[in-house]
Amino acid sequence: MTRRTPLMLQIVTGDPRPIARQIVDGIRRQIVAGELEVGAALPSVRGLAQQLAVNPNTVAKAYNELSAEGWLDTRAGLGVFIATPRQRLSESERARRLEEAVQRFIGDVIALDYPADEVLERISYELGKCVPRKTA
Amino acid sequence: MTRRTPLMLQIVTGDPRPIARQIVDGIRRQIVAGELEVGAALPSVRGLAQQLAVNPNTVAKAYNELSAEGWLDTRAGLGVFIATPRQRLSESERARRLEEAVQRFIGDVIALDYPADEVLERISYELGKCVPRKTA
Amino acid sequence: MTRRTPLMLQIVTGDPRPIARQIVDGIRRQIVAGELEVGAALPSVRGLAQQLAVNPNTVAKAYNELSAEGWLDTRAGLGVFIATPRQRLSESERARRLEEAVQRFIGDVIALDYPADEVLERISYELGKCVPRKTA
Amino acid sequence: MTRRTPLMLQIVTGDPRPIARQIVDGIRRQIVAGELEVGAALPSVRGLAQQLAVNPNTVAKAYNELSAEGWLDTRAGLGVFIATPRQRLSESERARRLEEAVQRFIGDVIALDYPADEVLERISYELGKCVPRKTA
DNA sequence: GTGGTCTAGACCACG
DNA sequence: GTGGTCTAGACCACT
Repeated sequence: MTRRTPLMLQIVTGDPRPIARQIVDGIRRQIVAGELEVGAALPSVRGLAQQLAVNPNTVAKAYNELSAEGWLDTRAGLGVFIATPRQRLSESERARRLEEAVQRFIGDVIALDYPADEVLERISYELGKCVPRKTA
Repeated sequence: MTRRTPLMLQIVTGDPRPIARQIVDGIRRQIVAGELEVGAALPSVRGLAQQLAVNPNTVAKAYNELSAEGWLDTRAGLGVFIATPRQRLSESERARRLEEAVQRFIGDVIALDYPADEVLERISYELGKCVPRKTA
Repeated sequence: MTRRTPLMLQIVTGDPRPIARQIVDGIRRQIVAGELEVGAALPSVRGLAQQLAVNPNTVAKAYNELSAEGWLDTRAGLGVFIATPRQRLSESERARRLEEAVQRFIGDVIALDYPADEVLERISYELGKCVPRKTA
Repeated sequence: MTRRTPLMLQIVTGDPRPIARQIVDGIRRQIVAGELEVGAALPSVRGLAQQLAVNPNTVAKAYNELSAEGWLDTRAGLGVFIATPRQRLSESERARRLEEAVQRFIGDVIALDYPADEVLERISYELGKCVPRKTA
């Protein structure tokens, strides 16, 4: 039987990220961190919507995005499940996206004038929390 | 007397950042890197708009944002100048922005499944290019 | 200046595919067939919605999917453009998807009891219409 | 007397097709391939449901669909049997379905950028496995 | 009950 | 004007 994981997630209204993005990021992180087991059932669209006090469409959008990216399997009439991990993107696409993220990050952070060590330490810490496993 | 720095900047249409953001980031980066000297005059709004082939409103918006953050001084009738360096943001605001940028970066990069060292190395390299000073 | 390609597309109500999917397929096909040039602007979300007599959200969804797949570049405030082609998926993911499509197709077609040659000829013809270019 | 064919079938949870569809496809495929003889009895609805560990309603739905299409005969009180072969669909219906399947397949596959030969070879191979006869 | 799709209409950021 | 996001509520298919 598949446990309906209660799913720890919270929407921060002050966060500049749109709600659907917060849900996507939150779930993806938990999957990567191994806090959600492969095959486990997530809360239903309507259920999570109620829990987070947002519109079901917003949750559906987040679930759809995660499915499109291969993180979730969604089966009409049954529910949404953690998919078996796989490398979906080509090497060039991964490199392109890393570059884009780095450029954006530098742009955001450079103005703050933090010492490089401090920034690196923060990133390193967060990365450490999330990447215990190797390539799928 | 004020040199009219020609200002090396280029707008990349493929870049996902809005144009104003590209201008802001670009100028800020050059100030931080010391490529733009304190007191130097920037091109006029209309001038830069023409040079970059973008809407003058867009350039004005970028200049305004940089002025609001304390990077530029706008002197009516004279033009726009690089402001004297000082602490441009409150401590809490800086911390908040760093945190925001880190979270976003992690969210973007976590899905790519790169080894942490590689990510850190990229960040470190880019940071090194831009932050020769310790603190402002 | 970027031409606003009028975009030949029609929604078939009898088609079992959802509307957004029809739009996605139609545009993707035209891009692959080279009927839409890289960099060309597509009709605006609202414009195409009116042309096809569907809800703007539906068009937006289609455009979003195509952007997520890397076929389109969408720039807020400017419009939607044909992106430069690139291979976004990993080799294994491509193989997986081909397999899935083949299985589904066989399942659909096997019951119809057409001679294999006839089926192959149809596929071949349609494929020929769409694949004049090589890998990006 | 009617042999109770044990019916080799397996439901794949990862398969994007709904369960009823998988059953329909599987049985149809075996009939077409001649693995199920005309007149042979199929497992009862409840029996197959138990064997596959799915809801009996799902099996009943599949059997009904196959009966409606003329592949099975349901004889009250006796069970379900492979029907005698005849033209199960009108000519126009067959053509319509082929067209539909082709369009969907092309839509799925076109984005993967495989050389036409490779796609045709895959289809041809799978078709060969299932269509030993010329016409029914 | 589950997810998927579509419509309608509001509000925001960007140019 | 452009696209992006969210809400609200209806209808459908699947189990």
